[in-house]
Amino acid sequence: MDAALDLFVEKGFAATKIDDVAARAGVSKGTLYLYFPSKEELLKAVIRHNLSLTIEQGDDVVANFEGSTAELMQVVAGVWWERVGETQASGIFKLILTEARNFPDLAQFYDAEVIEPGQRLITRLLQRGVDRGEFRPTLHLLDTAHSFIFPLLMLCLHKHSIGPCLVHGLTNDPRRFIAHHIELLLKGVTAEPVPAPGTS
Amino acid sequence: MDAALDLFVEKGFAATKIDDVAARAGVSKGTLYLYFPSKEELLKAVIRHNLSLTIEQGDDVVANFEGSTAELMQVVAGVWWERVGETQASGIFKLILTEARNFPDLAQFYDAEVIEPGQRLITRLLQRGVDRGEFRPTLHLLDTAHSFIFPLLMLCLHKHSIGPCLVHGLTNDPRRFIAHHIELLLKGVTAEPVPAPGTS
Amino acid sequence: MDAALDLFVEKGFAATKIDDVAARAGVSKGTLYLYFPSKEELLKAVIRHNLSLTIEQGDDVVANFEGSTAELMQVVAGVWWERVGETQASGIFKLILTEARNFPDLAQFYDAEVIEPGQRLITRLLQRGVDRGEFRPTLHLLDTAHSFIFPLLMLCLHKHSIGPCLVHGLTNDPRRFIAHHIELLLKGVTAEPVPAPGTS
Amino acid sequence: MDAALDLFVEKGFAATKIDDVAARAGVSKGTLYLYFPSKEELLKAVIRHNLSLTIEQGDDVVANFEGSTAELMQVVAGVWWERVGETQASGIFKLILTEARNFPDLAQFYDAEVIEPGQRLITRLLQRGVDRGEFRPTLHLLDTAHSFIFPLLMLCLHKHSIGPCLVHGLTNDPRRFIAHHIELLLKGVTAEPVPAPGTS
DNA sequence: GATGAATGAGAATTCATTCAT
DNA sequence: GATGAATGAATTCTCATTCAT
Repeated sequence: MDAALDLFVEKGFAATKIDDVAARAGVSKGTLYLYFPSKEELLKAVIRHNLSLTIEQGDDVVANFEGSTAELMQVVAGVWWERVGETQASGIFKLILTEARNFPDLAQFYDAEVIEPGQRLITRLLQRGVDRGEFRPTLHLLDTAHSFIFPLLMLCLHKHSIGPCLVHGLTNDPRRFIAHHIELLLKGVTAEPVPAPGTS
Repeated sequence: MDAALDLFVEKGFAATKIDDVAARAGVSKGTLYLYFPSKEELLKAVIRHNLSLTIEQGDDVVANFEGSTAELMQVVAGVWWERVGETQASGIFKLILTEARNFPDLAQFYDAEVIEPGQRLITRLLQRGVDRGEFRPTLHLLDTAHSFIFPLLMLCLHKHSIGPCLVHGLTNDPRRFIAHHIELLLKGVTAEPVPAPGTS
Repeated sequence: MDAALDLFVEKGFAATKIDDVAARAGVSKGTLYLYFPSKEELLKAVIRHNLSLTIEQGDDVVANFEGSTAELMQVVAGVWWERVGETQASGIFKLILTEARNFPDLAQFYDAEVIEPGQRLITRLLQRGVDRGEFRPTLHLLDTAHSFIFPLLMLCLHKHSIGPCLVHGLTNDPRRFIAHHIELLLKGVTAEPVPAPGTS
Repeated sequence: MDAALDLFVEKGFAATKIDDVAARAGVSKGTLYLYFPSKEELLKAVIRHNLSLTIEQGDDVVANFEGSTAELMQVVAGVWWERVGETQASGIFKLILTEARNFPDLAQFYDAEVIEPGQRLITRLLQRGVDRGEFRPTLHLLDTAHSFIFPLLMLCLHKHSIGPCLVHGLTNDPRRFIAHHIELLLKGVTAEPVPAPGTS
């Protein structure tokens, strides 16, 4: 399944040959069919497997955190990047994106198992900030959640598509970008409102 | 080429059959080969065609703008969404993302023709804001540019992948999300710095 | 379809390779798939084609016959052998027999299109004989029909199975056998009752 | 071997999977290869086994029979149907018929072990009838034998091919058909020559 | 210029056979 | 003896590409 994930992510489902998956996995084509009844089922298994891994991350980090919500968001993003973004599993996002329309049930599954829980996690985080008076109460929670998440996902997508093709990646330091992105969202871009002592 | 774009975006390059492109275009398969020597060349033509369209947007909007940079960013994003995000051309991002690793020269081309100019445009915008004292001078320009752009791209990607498969899309109003996203980056999330009368 | 019939009859459906059919037909494999969507559909087309040919024989011969029913039966059998038994179409019986259980709808089709009409034809013939006082009225019409028909079918089956494998076929002269078989059924085996009152 | 016989008869040799044979026999695939070196050898073993069973029937019944030859033929047919036609062994005829051309040595074997002895048996029976003045001396012995045997074989073939696919079989009572068939051959179809001196 | 029938290389899938346990 | 996981050759089916009309 690791071999399949790699190749599906790199080449796309249709362009990946079963022989290549088998070869990379170090088994014969026949063996693959011993465990997965078809190429399509292999895809589904790969996705199910990787999503279940992905999902388990998250909630425990949040539960007992003590510090400010700003710190918490940095921590959550950092942990996610470490456990997902930097691993092979980061490819799953490209795979889903690529194959969603060809296998709509995958999209359903991904929505239920990743998008929904993910949105809920971030939304709760934001709510925590609002409740504690750290964040503006006028925030649109869902939109804000997307502003947080989307760039992180783009990092994963980029890593598995254009990234490897370019000599100088678009960001030479993803961790720095993530920290900066979150800080940016928290503080905003605009210059300090003049004489006010300081905010962050 | 419109037919090809649609299908390439929907199914991916490998999973798209020349017959289907021909059928959707209302011509025969032979006719397609009259104009494009191979499926791969068709792909490249489709991408070149749509990128050249994409790129022309932009710089003219910026050049003579008079208002605040915050306003300018809202305008740029709005125009871009209107001319790219809402049109068929929005699919090109998914296509590039999907096929970049299979056709590395496409990635090069896209980098040179879209990424670089795009980054330059936004970077200049941000610099304008800094120069005019509107934005913090401590901003990392490139990272900030990415924070602005990535969610817009995700909107396009989503629209052509998981979006059509879900009953309730992740955002029912992309324009509102875009406005909110840019406002968010500008103002930041954090609560008003105490008694200060207003910030925005 | 002739090529397919030959090979299906000779080797059986499962043991026949599409490549071989194509080669014998003098076209490429691809061309075959241009006209028949799958091997199974090719089988069905072959059978439908040959059955429609088979069925058209028959009734016209019977309609306006003037002579004795005994003569008529000889004529019917002779014509059938000439038009079916001696042609390539004779193989269809082996094919049906072989594949009926794998493709039950074929069996249905064959029953409706061949068995039923065939039985009706022969039954009517026998009835004609009874009506004209030529045949015993105590005959079981359907059983008798089968006694007539079965050996002719066996001739076809044999011709396409064991026949070609034996140096001396089981019958060196099918026409003579058919004539003899029908005469036998008509007259019976038992010695002339000469002066004796009755035998049965 | 029973499992193999069943499946070979039902599906044909090529369409039968070794896995299925093993599964039905309740052993593993490997075990099958412990006893039969290849699928083909399994086929041959199945056929040899069942033919040897088939052949042993017969001669002893005939040897010491005392009654009329007409009665004897009914007895022979009845016993054969009971011991072969009604058992699983009846499938062997379909199997031979189906596979003869793919395995010509099977055909040879079958000819030597079944056809020849069978023909000889019936021929001797008919000769007995002629010798005893029961049957016409003008009979063509071999043709007549075939007229006797073929319909019985067709019954077996039908039972394992089209029969199971039809709701109303072609004959709801095989024993009655057999009795009728033999009676028919003995007496003939034609009406009693009443008092008339002769008919032939 | 346009067509669509024909091609055949290539990919997914099957299944008889092997062999380490 | 028995097993069943592993194999890969063989087979069905697909589809980009060609070319005569």
